Amino acid sequence: MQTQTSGKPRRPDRRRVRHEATVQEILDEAWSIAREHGVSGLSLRALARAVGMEPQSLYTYFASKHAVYDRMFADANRELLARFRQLEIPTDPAGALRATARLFMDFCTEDPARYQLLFTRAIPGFEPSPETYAVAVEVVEMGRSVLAGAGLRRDADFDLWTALIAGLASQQLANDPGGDRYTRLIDDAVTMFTAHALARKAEAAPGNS
Amino acid sequence: MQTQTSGKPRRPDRRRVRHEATVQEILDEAWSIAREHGVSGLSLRALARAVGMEPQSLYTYFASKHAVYDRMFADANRELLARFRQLEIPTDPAGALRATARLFMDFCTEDPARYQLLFTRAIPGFEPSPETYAVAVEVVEMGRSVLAGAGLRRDADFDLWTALIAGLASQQLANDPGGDRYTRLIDDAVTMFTAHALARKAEAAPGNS
DNA sequence: GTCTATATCCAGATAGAC
DNA sequence: GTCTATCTGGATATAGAC
Repeated sequence: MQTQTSGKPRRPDRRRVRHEATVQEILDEAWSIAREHGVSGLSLRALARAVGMEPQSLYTYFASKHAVYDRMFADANRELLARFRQLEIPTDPAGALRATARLFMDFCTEDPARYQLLFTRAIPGFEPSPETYAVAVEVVEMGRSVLAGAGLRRDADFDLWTALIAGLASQQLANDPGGDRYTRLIDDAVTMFTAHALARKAEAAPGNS
Repeated sequence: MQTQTSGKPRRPDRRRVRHEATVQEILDEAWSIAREHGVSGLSLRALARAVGMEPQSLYTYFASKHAVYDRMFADANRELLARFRQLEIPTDPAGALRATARLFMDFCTEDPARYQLLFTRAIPGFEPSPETYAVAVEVVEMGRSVLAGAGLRRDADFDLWTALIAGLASQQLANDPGGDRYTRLIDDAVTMFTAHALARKAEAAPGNS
């Protein structure tokens, strides 16, 4: 008789699907507002207006404003992670670094608000939740593994590399938003970094190859 | 009889001195609040409370909140400029770069709020006034002249250099505030940059010395 | 130069009816 | 799940008395 013993839904619950769809709609509008007014310029009232609700109704979907930021932070990191995963990484070290640097800078420059939320401390009280922070850690580990694939495993190499690329991105956004004054230096930066890091490597293990 | 013909003050007008002192007191408190709550967390109410005034009275000293930010922005740039000017710049290129990089990173890390105001776009609507912007330009030109003193005059060299150091600073503040994970890479970064830039220079002008 | 009073509007968040 | 009503407080800014 019973095709299913439990009272638990055997298909995705319609209410739940609907709920998730609304959450997504809210997040889309939140990003849209953040892009227009800056990530710290987001307000729940404006968000509710954009999505066609009263401000209070947002609390059905998010427990607080920081909860909205938290989801935005996590989603943005997941997006970056997904792009890294689908990237065809060249086998030569310099090529691998060039490709990842381009990917990262494209990600940063195409959405300054997202950059601010992820990489600067633009929202005074905000700290990602542990689950969300874990996604950010995954992104960092992905970057670290790309560098390791290029033969560079030292922490100092990784930190110098991320500083170099983050510096290009931050300068691009601060001093030439929409332009390419710094993005066009990527190849130059990669050449500089690889020469330096690989030279150090050769020096550390002389006589190899 | 009259020691002075004009009605204009022959000594610094007491009212004016007093006024400037109050302005300075307001600015000091503004920095203090910005350091505690982030530069975008500054409010005129809190500022007035800190200085012992009603919020409305601040308008005697500043025409708007942005005017406060503008003075903060200008003063911070003047401070940086003053430090550059009193810096003993070593004569060797690498030494000169090391010294300026250290100075800049110290300046950034010792006050994250100041860093945010000067180098990120943390306050959505804020743009420095033309007079204030001129001070920022002076700072950039100072940096450019240091690099030129080291024999590097290409725009690409300057941009790569500033990105590298700004990257160290931004990573330090975002990922290890209060620590030295990135500041300790300065020497490494300078070595990397000078090797790269001077090699390019030698290549551009072969046969020189 | 500072105050009271006020304007206008916004913020995030909660309670409870429907 | 959405609403009305409300709380509590904050924001920047102006007018005008003293």
